[in-house]
Amino acid sequence: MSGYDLARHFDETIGFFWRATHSQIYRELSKLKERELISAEEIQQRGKPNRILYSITEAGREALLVWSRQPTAPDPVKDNFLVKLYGLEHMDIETLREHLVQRMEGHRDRLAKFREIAASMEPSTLGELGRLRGLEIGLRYEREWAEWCEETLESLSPKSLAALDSVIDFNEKVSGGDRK
Amino acid sequence: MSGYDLARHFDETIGFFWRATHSQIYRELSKLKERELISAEEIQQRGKPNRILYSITEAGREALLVWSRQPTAPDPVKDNFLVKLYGLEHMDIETLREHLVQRMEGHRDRLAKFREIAASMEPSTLGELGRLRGLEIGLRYEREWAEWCEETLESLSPKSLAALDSVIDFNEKVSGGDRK
DNA sequence: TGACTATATGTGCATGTACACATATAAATT
DNA sequence: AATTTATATGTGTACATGCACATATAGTCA
Repeated sequence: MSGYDLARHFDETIGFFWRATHSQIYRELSKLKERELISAEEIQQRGKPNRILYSITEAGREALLVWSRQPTAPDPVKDNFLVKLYGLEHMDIETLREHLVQRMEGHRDRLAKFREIAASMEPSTLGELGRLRGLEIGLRYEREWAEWCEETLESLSPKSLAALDSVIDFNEKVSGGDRK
Repeated sequence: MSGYDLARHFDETIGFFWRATHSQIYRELSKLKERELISAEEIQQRGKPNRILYSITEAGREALLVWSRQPTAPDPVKDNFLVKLYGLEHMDIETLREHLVQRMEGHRDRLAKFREIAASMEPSTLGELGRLRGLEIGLRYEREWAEWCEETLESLSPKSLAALDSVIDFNEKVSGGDRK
């Protein structure tokens, strides 16, 4: 593939679990070329810049196999929204509720999309099997987040909040202060 | 808190959804101090370097509230392991299976820990409620990953792989080549 | 005794990542 | 006619992040 192809590929297929901008991709391709893990072939074009088609080399294939044997640490979560929840007593609850609704909708949309794709897959090769497994964790991820948003909205509803022991805190939050 | 306290705090409580090294924390505290969002108070100590205790200022509290009103994009997933699955036909399946087992155990351990903590929580304030909601998504996260690992191990078992249409591919993978 | 851990602060430096800028042309849209 | 989109490559630069290094002392463990 060319750098341009790769950039589009990130947007389309593997975007759920990995992405990169074109500036990153071109620089990375240069490095891989220098290490001779990939080879390049320039393809003449009219009207547009020439494409540079990269292919994996034997050394590249070997490096890939070696890499596949390295243990992989789980991707650490790093989420602003959870930080907001952690300091919930200092946040603007009304706005947070709105954000929760938006987030829930986003997760539901992606869940529906993933379900549709998964339903159309019938793996008959190792590669297809792996791709389906990747889709499966994406599906679980979106499903759980969507459900969690719904539950959290419920537990941040005025009714639920009023049921808390310390209602003073809550009343100050809704009536008071400088909302945008 | 002091920078040191904060670093430990990251390890202990909010580590699931946010972490930072001490080098990052000290630099960030300096910046916040300069913007007068926090104030500092040096506390004399013997035998150890003096602690610098930081407190939030009025301006800091306001900035926090403003921040809480900014929409938060969901944390993008970025996972090596899923990249390996995506190119499963080029990976070392045996090793991948071993990694899956280890990963599953890690997720199960954390799930058990989170369940224990969640069971001991009975939120009576907004803050406690938020913390419980954070724990809840952590719990879901670990549960789904653990289950997914189990499913994936099952679908990568020799028996399941043999049932694939293209068995040639698989046989080459198990018998052949330069395993470490 | 020597190594490690805990306490407590900080800097130097490399890497990863992304936004903005730069260049060039054809096609599609407003 | 003017603007935007698609194609295709790259650089400049800022920010976040983390590892390693630096300093200083007291206590614990092998």
